[in-house]
Amino acid sequence: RPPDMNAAPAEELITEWESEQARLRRLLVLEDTEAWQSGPGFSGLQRVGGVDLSFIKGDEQNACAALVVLSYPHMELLYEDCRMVTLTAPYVAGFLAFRETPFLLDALRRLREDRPELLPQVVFVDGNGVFHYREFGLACHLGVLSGLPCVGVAKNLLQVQGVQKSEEHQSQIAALRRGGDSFPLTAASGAVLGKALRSSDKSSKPVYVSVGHKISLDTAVRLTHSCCRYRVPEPIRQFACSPHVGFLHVSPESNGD
DNA sequence: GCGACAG
DNA sequence: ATCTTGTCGC
Repeated sequence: RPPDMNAAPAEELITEWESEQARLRRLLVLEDTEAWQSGPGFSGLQRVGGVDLSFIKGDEQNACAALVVLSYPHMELLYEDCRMVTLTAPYVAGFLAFRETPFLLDALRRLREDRPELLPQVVFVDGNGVFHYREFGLACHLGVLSGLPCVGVAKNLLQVQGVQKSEEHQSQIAALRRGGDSFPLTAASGAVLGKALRSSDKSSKPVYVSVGHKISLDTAVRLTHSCCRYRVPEPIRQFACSPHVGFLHVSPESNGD
């Protein structure tokens, strides 16, 4: 019998995942820890990484796990690892890490073994960091388990902890005039969980940046802006690594918002 | 019934 | 996540 993708995930699994998030959460570092992170030009930063999983059609199980390393600041491809994987965990909002992290860690482990000199000094992650239901999203999870500084960049606003897509929010977006402009995403508690960033002059739709691990929010936002040629930072821009398309690079997304 | 729901 | 086409503007 094929697995029922519509079935509610087992309550006990969710409980286990929540406690695992709480356990790892204590190991999180929310400040700058690296020398290159201070100073306006990120001098000393030479390699930025990006990770992503891409799927095809309606196949929930099989995906391509991609890890790229680009030079900084030129964004030239230094390393690419794109591999077909079979996912086991279901997608549950708030628990993305349990579905994707094992394969991303695997790619990082191969890089560490094969080309340790190419290890990225920071990793961009497709998804949120502390801007999350329990302040421990995919970028935090990957950061803690890999030990690498990580930045979470989400393309859609997660409406959590009182952050809403309200009129106020929309007008704050409208007030972002140039690439690099941003405004804070403030929880009901008063904590700033992330920032909405206009990542380039050309795209009016912001990206949502939050701390993953070993980087401060302000540094994460500055760095994200400095890695954007288009809306999405270069290290996590869509790479064509599905079996359908092959290993060709994808053209910039058309920004029709 | 309707809206939300990272990827 | 992925599907799919055009359309508008510079």
